[in-house]
Amino acid sequence: MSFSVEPPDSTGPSGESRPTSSPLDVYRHSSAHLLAAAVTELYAGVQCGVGPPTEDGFFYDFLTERPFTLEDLAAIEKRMTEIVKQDRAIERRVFSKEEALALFTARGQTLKCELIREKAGDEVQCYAMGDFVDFCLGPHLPSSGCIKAFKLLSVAAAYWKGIEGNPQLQRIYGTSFFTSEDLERHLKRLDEARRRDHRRLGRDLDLFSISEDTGAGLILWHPKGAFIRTKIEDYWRDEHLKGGYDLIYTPHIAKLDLWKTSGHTEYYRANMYSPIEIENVEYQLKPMNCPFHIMILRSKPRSYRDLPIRYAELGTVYRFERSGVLHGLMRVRGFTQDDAHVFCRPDQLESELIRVLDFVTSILRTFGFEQYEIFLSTRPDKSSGTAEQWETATAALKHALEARDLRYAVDPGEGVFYGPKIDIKIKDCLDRAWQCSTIQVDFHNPQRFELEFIGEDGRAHSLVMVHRALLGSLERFFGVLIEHYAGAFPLWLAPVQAVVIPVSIRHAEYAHRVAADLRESGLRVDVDDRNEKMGYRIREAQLQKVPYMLIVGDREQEAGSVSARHRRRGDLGPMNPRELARRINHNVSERVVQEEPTASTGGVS
RNA sequence: GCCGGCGUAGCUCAGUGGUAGAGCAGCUGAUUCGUAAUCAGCAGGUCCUCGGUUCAAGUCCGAGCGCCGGCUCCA
Repeated sequence: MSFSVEPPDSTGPSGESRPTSSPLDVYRHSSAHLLAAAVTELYAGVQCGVGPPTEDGFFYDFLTERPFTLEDLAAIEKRMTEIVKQDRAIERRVFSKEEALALFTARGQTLKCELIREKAGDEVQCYAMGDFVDFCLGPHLPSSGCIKAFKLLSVAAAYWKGIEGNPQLQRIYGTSFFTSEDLERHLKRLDEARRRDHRRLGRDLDLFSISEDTGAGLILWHPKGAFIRTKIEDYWRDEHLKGGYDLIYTPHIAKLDLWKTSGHTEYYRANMYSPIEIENVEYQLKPMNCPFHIMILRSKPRSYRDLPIRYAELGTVYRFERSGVLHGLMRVRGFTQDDAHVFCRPDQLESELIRVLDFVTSILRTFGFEQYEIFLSTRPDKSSGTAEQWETATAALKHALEARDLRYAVDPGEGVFYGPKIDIKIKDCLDRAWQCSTIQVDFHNPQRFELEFIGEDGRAHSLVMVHRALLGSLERFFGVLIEHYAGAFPLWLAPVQAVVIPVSIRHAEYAHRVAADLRESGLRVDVDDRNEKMGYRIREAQLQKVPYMLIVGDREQEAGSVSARHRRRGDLGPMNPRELARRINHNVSERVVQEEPTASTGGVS
């Protein structure tokens, strides 16, 4: 198993301080300058903000009178091409602070002046590309002519310095590569991402929907989506029972007082729905499951012999999310966490964390995810507990990561209010990272709820709890799965594993007989005997990403066989239905993710 | 929430203040077909909602709701 980690870009959009180490970063940084040069030449009075390289390209922020349109983007791109042709030298220049301020003031670049005042020392380093000059640490390419392949992609608003409340600038996103082949490949990848968009596939494959009448961010799981979810949940439950967890269920609301005790009303209120009053008592729709699990633990005294206790629940929570952040299944207002809480003695903490890490990687691998980005998030500003507790908790997480030789990056101040956490972002087949798994150490809640166990010495001791979700939320995880597989789910998850297609109406009876036999062997099989041409029905099954199409006509009826067509491998030729069922069943029980390479081996995926 | 864009049939989209349109999907019929779309007919509309301007609003204006791209925030 390999792990790759890229450090989080904690410098943010004021990214002039972002280290531009890699050659491609430098190339893209110069591309951003090229963009800014073109914009300032085309539009008088435009102010420049910042323009760093990013993981996939670059952007530059501008303060403008009116927003840029797509036509503007085309014009800017044209001017950029001209500047590249001119092959302007990119020259490093050093000014005194006074000179620099005078220069940028004269050009009406007050945002740059602000940055210079904040960031520059006595000497102000700038880079010029023709008449365009930018306050910048560099380094840069020698000349604009070095930029061979670039494209502007989109325009959107961004807060000045990334601070909400600051004026919004117009951010132009673009990308550039050393060669036009690389650029083409990247643009193809963007196309591929659009093709895999879970929102489109969710509708086309009839997996889920979101209705304006129901409410934004609230998911309606259609039968096929619900089926896949059930398969995921069944697997999840089996693994948790094997893994030493106890399964529990808890309510969706609880008295507001419970959330006061847990600290949620104090630290998490912005994400909570308003309380509901019932018989003069306020109740709160749950944003998290932990207090309920705590109540179960607290329902009777616990001995050191009982620990660790691991409670797991597919718990549905509701969080208020601002309207602009909602996004298909990825960011919703009601979601089901595959949540669990491990209650243990302090001396058990590290081994429990290691156990969770092993568990999460084994579960994720089943779904075909073997590449991760791992982050250790430390104490945020708004948090509860003592410095020692945070240190102990953070160290425990760190030791667990090191024990398993997992590379990670520290994400400062990104922990939860009650403790630090490990976030695991899974990488999909397009190399995109998705935040799913989270592992959190919590001293705060045990203290708040006075969680104790009776030790060997007969006295009460405080315990520690670990919050963890492996898939994160079933909604988001499903969205990631849809995009990862482009809707072509592996056999163990596919709602329909095979469609029997009779060549003509006189083969319909045989088709239904074959389907019935296959269902008898445990397969999920439909018959498409509609009055349409075979090609039409094959096309439809292909578009629905059904793994197998089983064509039956005179030849098959005669021989008692089917002609199998695989969604990816195409025509596999005649097969014995029982043999096919045996292979599919084997594939399902092994939860095979990768399709086997060739038809000739008789492989089935 | 903020900035920008968008909202017309189930889906993708035309529609320039004056009679609401196409393709696909759906339904009906014909066709009985060998590995990604057979042909014909029919039906389908609160032009997102509310308010305003106008003789007249899908079209112009305002507010709200939702969606899209970002920012910010996050499982």
